[in-house]
Order: sequence, then structure tokens, then C-alpha cells
Amino acid sequence: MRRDSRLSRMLHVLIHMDRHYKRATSETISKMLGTNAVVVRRTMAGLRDFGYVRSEQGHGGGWELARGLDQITLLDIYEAIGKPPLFAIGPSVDQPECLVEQAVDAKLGDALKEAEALLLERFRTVTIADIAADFDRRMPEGRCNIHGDIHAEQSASG
Amino acid sequence: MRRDSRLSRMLHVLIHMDRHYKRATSETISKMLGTNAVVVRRTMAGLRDFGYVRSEQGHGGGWELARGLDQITLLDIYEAIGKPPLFAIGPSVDQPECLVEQAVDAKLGDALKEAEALLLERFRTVTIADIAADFDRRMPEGRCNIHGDIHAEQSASG
DNA sequence: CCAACTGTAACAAGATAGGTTACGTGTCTT
DNA sequence: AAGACACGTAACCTATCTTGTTACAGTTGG
Ligand code: FES
Ligand code: FES
Repeated sequence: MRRDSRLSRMLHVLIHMDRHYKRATSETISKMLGTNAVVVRRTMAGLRDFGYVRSEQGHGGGWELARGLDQITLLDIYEAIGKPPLFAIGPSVDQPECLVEQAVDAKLGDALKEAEALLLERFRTVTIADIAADFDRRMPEGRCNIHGDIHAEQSASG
Repeated sequence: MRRDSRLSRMLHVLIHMDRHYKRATSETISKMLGTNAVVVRRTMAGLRDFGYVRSEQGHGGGWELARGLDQITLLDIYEAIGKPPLFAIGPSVDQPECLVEQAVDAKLGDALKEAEALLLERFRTVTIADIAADFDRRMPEGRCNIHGDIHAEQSASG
């Protein structure tokens, strides 16, 4: 299975939007993420529907934050991208007839539910601002120089 | 992503082997699991390599338990099938240059590591005998009647 | 030898995240 | 009004991974 990277990507984008852009187009964001503008629109549509970002069409349009990063948790974003499955393992059938299999899946399910609860609890208590603060510690100057060209063209326009 | 069901399947098989079969062929097991004999050999090869089951070739051969279910934990089986990835979410790139992305992945990775540790700890402390005991509580008579035909043909030969 | 097994390689099928193309619609500038 | 710019979305392709299938080689017991 290929790992779903949408949560990671959205967090990445939101921090960049807060730190470096007033408004960013799907094209600009796609370059940051190393992907395609359509993928960006597709994924960020969920965030827009939940009110974390706004999108505007037409000339001069693009994406912008709709609230502060301290008002958005990891759980918010996880839900906004559609609550994709967290685990890569699980039972082979949903409603097994075999009682042995039922016992196996029940026990396995208990362990998975515990782990899921812990994970979602972490998601619930960590805001994107917390992650941004970690970034500030790694780069006190607050400058990202990896994609300088992208940043430059945005500084001019926004 | 399709969920890896090998752990669930192997637990299922091992309990049936302990409760109903002295020895079972891949063909018989594949019917229990609703799959193919080659898939059974492929998956159980790992369990054999780790010494949880024995296989014998040739006429009258098949699979049998190499130790008691109370001597095998879920973690043992998880490792024997090759420690497949537990999570379906993760970062998009392994070594991101962008410091923002590094901070995101670090925070996300912390949460995932915590959940993984909890899950593996549960796996470590639960034996297959524990699951079998749950099965006994669900079906006190100790009989499985779903695949009676399979059980019957095995009772005759083993 | 022959039948009944496992061992394994090679390939097909099914599912899903992600990438790409195409086109529609809205909005700002000129 | 025209045209450039940008989002919205459907449709399709690609990559990857688990699972299923076929084929065949090797092993064992009658
Ligand atoms: S995408 Fe983070 S510095 Fe360019
Ligand atoms: S597979 Fe469990 S009763 Fe047949």
C-alpha cells in the first residue's frame, strides 16, 4: 500500500501560507509540494469546506488562511481530508462467520482501537501553530531558502 | 490502500490447527481462509522460518504447529510475516529538504511512533492462546460448524 | 512409477493514492 | 467586451501493494 501523504502535505502548506504567503495559487503550492495543481485543489477543497482556508477564483485569486494556525489542530485537518484509514493492517473479511475468526478480529480490533484512540488524541491536542513553533526553533531566522525562486515571486506579488 | 490481512489470517489458522487439526494441507487451509493454497504457503513460510510451524513435503505432508499457542504472541506472528507497515498515513518524501516539512514530519512521526509502540506492546503481551480462550467463551462446545465439510475430511485423515 | 504434498517463480487482478489532461466557470485588468 | 488568470471538476492514466492464479520443480510414501 502506498502511504497517504495528504495530512503531511496540508500541514506543510498551511504553515508556509502563514509564514510566507498572504495568498498562494494552486500552481505555487504544487511546486512547493512537488506535485500538481489539480492535486492541490482536490486536497484543499476539503479544508475549504471545513472553513480552514478560503479560495478565490479569477484573476488575482488563490488560497489564503481563514483562521490562525493556533485555531487548527491536526485532527481538524485529518477530518478535512476525509478521515482516510489510519492502519495498513486489518481483517480479511468484515463479518466473518467463523467464530475463531471473530475472536481473532475482536482481539486485534481492540489493540488497533487503542492505538487509534491514542493517535487521534495526539492529533486533537496538537495545533499547527505548535508545529510552526518547532520550525522556528529549527530555523530561527524564519527564512526558508530551499525554494527561493517560489518565495521570491510570491513576495513580489503578495 | 488495501489492508494487509496476513496477521489476522495466520492467527485464525493457528487456532484452527490447535483446536481441530493435527496436520493440515495448504489446500485445506486455503479453503478455511477463502483463498489459494499458494498464498497459504507463501504466508506460512515466514512462520515456518521462525519455528512456529513445521511443514513436510510429499505424500501425507502438510503443516503442523511446532509449539503451543501460549508460546506464540501476536508480535511473533507480526514479525514472522515480515513486519508489514502498520500505518496507512505518512510523509510524502523520506528526507525532505524543506525545514517546514521536516518539522511537520517530526511531529507527525512522534504521534505515529507513540501509537506504534502501544500497538506493538499489545501484540507483545497477547498470546494466541489468549485469543483461543476468547473463542472458547464464544463457543463453549468447542465446535465450529461453518466449514463442517472441511473439518469432517480432516478428522478422518488426521 | 505415481499420487500427494510443499517451494517458488512469474504473472494477472483489484484497490487506492497520486498525476495528467481537458474543459467549464468566475474575476480582474485593460 | 476581450483576454488573461485562477479555481472546480470530471475523466483517465500511472505506480504500488496485497492478493490470486498458473506453472513447474522438488520431495515423500505407497
Ligand atoms: S516548500 Fe518549504 S521552503 Fe520551499
Ligand atoms: S474456518 Fe473457522 S470454522 Fe471453518
